[in-house]
Amino acid sequence: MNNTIKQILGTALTQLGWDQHAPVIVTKTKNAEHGDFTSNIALVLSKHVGLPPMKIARKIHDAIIDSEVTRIEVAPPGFINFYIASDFTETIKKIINNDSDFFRPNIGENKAVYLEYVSANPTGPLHVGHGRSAAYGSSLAKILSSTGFKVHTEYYVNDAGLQIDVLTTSLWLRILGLTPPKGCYTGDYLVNLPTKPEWTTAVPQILESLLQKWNEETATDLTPKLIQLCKDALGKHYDEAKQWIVHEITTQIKQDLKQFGVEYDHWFHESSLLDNNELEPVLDLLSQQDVIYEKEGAQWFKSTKHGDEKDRVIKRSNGVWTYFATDLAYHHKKLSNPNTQVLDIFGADHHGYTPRIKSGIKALGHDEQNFKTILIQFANLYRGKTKISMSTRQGQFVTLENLYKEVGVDAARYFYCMRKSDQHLDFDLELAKQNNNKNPVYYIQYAHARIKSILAKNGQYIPSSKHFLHPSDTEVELLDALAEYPTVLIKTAQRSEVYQWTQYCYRIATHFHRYYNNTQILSDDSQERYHRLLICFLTAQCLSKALENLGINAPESM
RNA sequence: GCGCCUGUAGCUCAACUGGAUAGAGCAUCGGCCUUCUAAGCCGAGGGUUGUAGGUUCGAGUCCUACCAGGCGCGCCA
Repeated sequence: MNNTIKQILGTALTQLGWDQHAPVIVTKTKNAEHGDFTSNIALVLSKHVGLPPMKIARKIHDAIIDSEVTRIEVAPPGFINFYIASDFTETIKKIINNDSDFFRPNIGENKAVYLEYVSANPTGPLHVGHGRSAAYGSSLAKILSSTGFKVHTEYYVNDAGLQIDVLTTSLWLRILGLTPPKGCYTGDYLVNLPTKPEWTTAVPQILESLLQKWNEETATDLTPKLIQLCKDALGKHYDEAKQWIVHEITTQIKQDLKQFGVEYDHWFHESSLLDNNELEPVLDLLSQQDVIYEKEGAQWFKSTKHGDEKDRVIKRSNGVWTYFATDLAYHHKKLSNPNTQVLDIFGADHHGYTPRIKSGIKALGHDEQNFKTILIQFANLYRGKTKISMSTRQGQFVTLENLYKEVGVDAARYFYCMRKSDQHLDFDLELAKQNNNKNPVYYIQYAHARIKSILAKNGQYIPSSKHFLHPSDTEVELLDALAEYPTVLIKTAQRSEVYQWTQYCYRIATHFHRYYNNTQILSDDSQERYHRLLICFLTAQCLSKALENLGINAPESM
């Protein structure tokens, strides 16, 4: 319809000789008093043509040969408003037939999207901070799939690097019955694990003095010594213990996410890149581009060449690859197919990392258009008015598992997604648990349950567009909202803004509750009853599909 | 200190990316159940969009400065 109006305007402008100045923009109005569609073209042309906007608008108005449009009005300061007679029968048929143009509009055209999200280090259980990425990422995956993208989801497991050594060392200290010092992983989750007896070594003498020293000075550079001590003590069992604890924690994370409605196509291990020697070729490639140099025994990448604020080490002076090196190889691998879009969802604290990886991708010759990062701001957890601290260091954080067990998966997922991802989010545990109108999740689910209850009460109802009569005002509003389904879904997908979809779900629910209170669905008049049952049916269809895109249940009863 | 993000009703957030009278929910106050789920609906009050300039037909949205808050600035990941 939008394009039809553009064409109508276009021909009018050609006739007036004003078609060269600016592109015609037609938008949906927010206010019904302004018609259904509006164009600001007269305002834009004003300067070029040298006439006041209202005059231009009237000339355009007069030049339009009216066809599908029922009414055209000119409104100050110079808008041209179009009124369209709404016809819902097409929409109704599409919803009844579960039409894919309506519920799964294909804008992706099967383009591959690699979506990486959460990817928390396997050094402890997921906490509430990870929940937002999990809920957001998995919802986005569903939304992108619903719009014709071929989505491939991955969790990047950081199972190489220093932190894993710290983790292994922390485990070892726990096995010895000691409390790991700060800087190590001090959480209780490392206590009483079913470890192997051979990992219980004798406590080395220097260990105690080392720990003592640690508590006195606040030095952090004692970590390598501690790790070395652990390696020496465990000997050949060190790697075994390391792999075991990573596997143990990863398994736990996997289970947590699964219960939270999050599953991945692939769990990609950082260590596999090292095992398969995939880093040297990347370094060679970069060297050929002349963006690698040696300084103080380390290999540096000139990331400043493509916008980073300083150059980065890619291989340390001790010969060990940095995290950046493996991550770059990982992205290189994903981007090897030029028709693939790579999407990374980062915690907002990683925003400084983006220029670095972008720079690397450019240097490797990839199209930067194919790579995009989405930043997720932190969620502040509240219990009523009280803010709950989630400091990971002290190991006193609220785990994701505790959260969804307390408030439920549906409420948790909705709350995590209800705000713009790059905005801070206040997550109120008390509110998420409440079963009333304060809680948007229940409000939406209640609308669906109400419909199901009515349909059940009526007995069998087979929907048909033939049941549709002339709609009332509240019905028109509701149907307008339902008809928006594909448009809103496309917008949500294009902008990767999941919160738009949560708002859409809420909007459908609002219109339905209003309608329900205003209208007796199960009327004695059978024609009227079928018409109203049809509208209920359509609403339930849209609601359940919409909630599915967020991984939230549409309950039959509540 | 430098860089990125944010500042909108008492609170939490929108505003379709520069459009018309800045909108929702919560909280507050007032109405609606002998009828399909009141976990609902209807109504009222509440604003100098952090401050000061600028850009133009038109600014919450763009540019500059300042104020306030968050995050980042390792041969960590």
